[in-house]
Amino acid sequence: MKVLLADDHALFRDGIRLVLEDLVPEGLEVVEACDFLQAVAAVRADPRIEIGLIDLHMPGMESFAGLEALRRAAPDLHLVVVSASEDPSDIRRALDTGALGYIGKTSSSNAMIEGIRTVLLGETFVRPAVDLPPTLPAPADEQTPARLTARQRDVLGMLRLGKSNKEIARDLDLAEITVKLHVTAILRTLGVENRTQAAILAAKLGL
Amino acid sequence: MKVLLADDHALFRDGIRLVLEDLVPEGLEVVEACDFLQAVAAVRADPRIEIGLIDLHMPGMESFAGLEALRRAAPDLHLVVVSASEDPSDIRRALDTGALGYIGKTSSSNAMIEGIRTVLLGETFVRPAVDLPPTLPAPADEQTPARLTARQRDVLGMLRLGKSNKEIARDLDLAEITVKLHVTAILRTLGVENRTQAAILAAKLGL
DNA sequence: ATCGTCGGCAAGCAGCACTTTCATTTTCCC
DNA sequence: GGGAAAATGAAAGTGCTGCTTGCCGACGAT
Repeated sequence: MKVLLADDHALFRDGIRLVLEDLVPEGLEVVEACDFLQAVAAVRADPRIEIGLIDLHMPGMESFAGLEALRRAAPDLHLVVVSASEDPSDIRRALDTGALGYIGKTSSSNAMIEGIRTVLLGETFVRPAVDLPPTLPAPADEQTPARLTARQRDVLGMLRLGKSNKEIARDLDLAEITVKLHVTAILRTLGVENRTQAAILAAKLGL
Repeated sequence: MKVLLADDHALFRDGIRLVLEDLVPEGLEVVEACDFLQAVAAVRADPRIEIGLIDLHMPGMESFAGLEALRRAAPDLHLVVVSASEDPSDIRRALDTGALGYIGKTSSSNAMIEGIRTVLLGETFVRPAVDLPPTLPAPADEQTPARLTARQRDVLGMLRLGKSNKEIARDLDLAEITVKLHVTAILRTLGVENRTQAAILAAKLGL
């Protein structure tokens, strides 16, 4: 079994190499890469690499673009993301980008090995086993969710200031019930769980 | 040699334990902890622990407060920070907080072993070897409202991610009631009306 | 020993947030 | 004209938020 291990942290790579050598009985070969460019070069140079354990956050390329590049360079590679992030949206996005597996770094070594085996069987493996948001649609506009209506944007503009539904209703001359409905639609569109997350996201995206 | 290894990433701990067992000839004993509280408990339970390899960013306690707590719990412990961050100001601050060593995770295993040996001799060891800013004066916290307690800052750090009280309680291992009380205190201290405003303010202030 | 601060837990309650369902009206496009 | 989307409103229900009050223990300073 030929494994690509891609992580910019040499300490982590050294450690995981030893873990793999410890837990994989035989026939193991580990190829290392410290960034996405090296990882892509490695899989191009050696198509026998069966599985990639890829950190999400490495220098030189944005995480999901790097994943995409890997997938394109080696369509048959079993991609497993190994990441410090356990954010369900990261997990969702990694799977949508083509990863067959996602292993949070708080997982145990045995979980990782189990994940490798599962993924090599062609099945999906995710740790932590969280409820994932639905598959994100292809983003029409990466900065602004295109599907917010004009009125929703009005409401979001006030929500991001931390105003309550009642205050928003008064300021926009609406019934509070209507504001609630807009907020529900906004949360769904933005893929967040509550107004606080929506406010933070809106601030980030400059909405 | 008894080593405390504190990192919330089990994969990293497993790997580094194997690295240590591989490179330290004999007499090695490794104690693991997944967060600062466990780390403090470990050094209290076993004063023979000579050196701690401590990740900066672990859940449950702010990084430097956690370092401070460790230093107070075990004044003779040789503290070595092992962190993904290679930011000179983090390095500076760790040293100012009492760490004798700082090892970035991109360092090699051999560099880490060298660091351990250096620190056990009482000398400072820093990788990457960067120019450090001068020692920071006692924190004036011009950006941070001075009256937030350490625990309130923990809670605020999670609240600003849009987490619910229940989630915060679970993540910090508290009763939800306790989280509510912290949130109430936070809102009063920050002079805001609701958690959304607090989250926005915290993001702005980089809390 | 006392006091102040901090952290933790609990109960109770009012009000808010969010979801779901139903409905109507308006506007725009085919 | 018909259909779809958007805007608006109502109601019911569940769960969350925030506040108030009370209690306890630990720790450090006086």
